[in-house]
Amino acid sequence: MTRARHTDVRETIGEDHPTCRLRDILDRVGDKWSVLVMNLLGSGPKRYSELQRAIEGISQRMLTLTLRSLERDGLVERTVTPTSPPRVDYALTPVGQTLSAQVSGLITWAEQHREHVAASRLRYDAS
Amino acid sequence: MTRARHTDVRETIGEDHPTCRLRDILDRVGDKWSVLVMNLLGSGPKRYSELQRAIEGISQRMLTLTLRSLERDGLVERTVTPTSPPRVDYALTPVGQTLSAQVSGLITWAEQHREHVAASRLRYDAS
DNA sequence: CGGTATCCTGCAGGATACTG
DNA sequence: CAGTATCCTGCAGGATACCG
Repeated sequence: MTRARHTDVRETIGEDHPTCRLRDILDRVGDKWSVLVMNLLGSGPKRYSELQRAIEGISQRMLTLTLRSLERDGLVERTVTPTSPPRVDYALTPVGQTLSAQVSGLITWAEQHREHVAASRLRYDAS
Repeated sequence: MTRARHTDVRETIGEDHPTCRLRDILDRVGDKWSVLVMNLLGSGPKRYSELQRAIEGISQRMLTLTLRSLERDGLVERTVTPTSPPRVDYALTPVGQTLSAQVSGLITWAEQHREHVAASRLRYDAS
């Protein structure tokens, strides 16, 4: 065993080894819209236009890019119903749901602590 | 009540109201280094140079910026020991620890699913 | 050791226009 | 309706040099 047994995150944390596992996932969570999209899909499948309206501020370009990227990672499933006009639905995959659960925890945290954070910022900025 | 009772995240999700709560926090988690730093501090206080070495790839500028920002948000506490050479320690605040716990969940998820994600990407890219 | 201060660049992501 | 194709810009963040 050459070190790094079990889930030894702390020491391989930011290295850009070919196998750097963290960056990949963190970038996914880190980008501007993925978390928002996943959270929305957490309450059930949505059409493209529903997402677009719900998120409000996202460009068509970024919504598509985000969805494609989530699909590529196997987190979201895209279903096309070739009617006219076409209808496209997006839903979390089972794996996507497990990530969505984590994300949900994050959002809950944000809700619960935003007052504290805001206050802390004011204090900090006053000095 | 004009709508939006309790923690009604789903509908106010991306709006840039003056009070948009989510973006603030997500940006914090979303930036390139915060999550990494917080996770490191999750295993106990660290000196500046320890963090720098542990993260490997982070620039001095970004480490300082990240730490200042976490401090501003009341998530990390900075302790200066004015010896010579100076010694500066960083530790999670109690609130910081609660966020660190969420982050930790995210990282665990990443560890557990990176194979699946990698495989999914290969499949997707092959078409 | 633990930072600032500058300068510089890539690219995330917005705006806009067109399409099956 | 659900996208693609382009063009364009701000700023996150790297590199480098200097300091108490």
